[in-house]
Amino acid sequence: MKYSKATNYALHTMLFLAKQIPNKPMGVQQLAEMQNVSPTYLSKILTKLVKEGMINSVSGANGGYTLRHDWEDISFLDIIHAVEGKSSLFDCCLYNDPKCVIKEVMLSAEEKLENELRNRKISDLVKK
Amino acid sequence: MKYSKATNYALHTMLFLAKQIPNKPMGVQQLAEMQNVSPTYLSKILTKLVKEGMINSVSGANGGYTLRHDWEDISFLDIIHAVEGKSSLFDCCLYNDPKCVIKEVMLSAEEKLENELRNRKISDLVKK
DNA sequence: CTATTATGGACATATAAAGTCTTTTATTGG
DNA sequence: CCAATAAAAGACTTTATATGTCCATAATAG
Repeated sequence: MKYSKATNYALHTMLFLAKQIPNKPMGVQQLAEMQNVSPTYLSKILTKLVKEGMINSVSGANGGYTLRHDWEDISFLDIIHAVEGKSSLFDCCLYNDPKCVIKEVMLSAEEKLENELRNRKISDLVKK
Repeated sequence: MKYSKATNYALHTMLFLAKQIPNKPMGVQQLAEMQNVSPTYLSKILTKLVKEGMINSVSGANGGYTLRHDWEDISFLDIIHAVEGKSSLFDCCLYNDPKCVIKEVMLSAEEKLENELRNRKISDLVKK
């Protein structure tokens, strides 16, 4: 079990955008170069972020991506959910027993993970 | 990101063995039937558990698998590590920056997950 | 209008998980 | 010792998912 590279790229992109203080859009070309990834692939990931309302996009010359207005509220969990989806990390295989005691433990652990990720904001990493 | 089915099978197998109170070995055949998985595949997973010292195996007639003597100490984390390996859930892509602030956050979240999984034992689920 | 930039869909490739088959090794009961 | 039983090991196939490419389309600024 590993976080995908896509999540990695998404998180770093969000941090780049957050450090780029004013509302000047950054193009995918530039963002891709900084992360050493192909622009077309990164573009697909960023489109997910747009659809989930994490960032805004502007087509055309001097276009690119900007963070949404209330970006300071965006948590790590928000970004990860936008890229990886929101389904649980564990499903019981035994006829999908809804009362599986193992599943209960696994979900409680996942909750701890999510709580931490929910409390950490991209904006916390940008304060100078 | 999902836990593998292998982890699922491993956890359920450990619970089956724990409920089978005496030291009578259970064969992979029986364990596989109960979980509706092929015996050869399950066998590979159980071999990992043997190598990591979670369970003991006995070949030959009336052989099979038993929990190790101090099985009451075995945590969910132990089992998951035996099956999925111990490497971290997140690696920074940017030239593997060791001081990546994003990585720090991700690792702290992973720690919360692991703490919970370390505190939960298979034996807790078996107390009648 | 044209250059620029994001979006979308259809592919292609790579990697990992899931599962099978066969042989070998170990152990027990007779 | 022998035969039946059961785990271990290796090579292999299949399936699923992540990663990545290519090209056409849509939107926008100048």
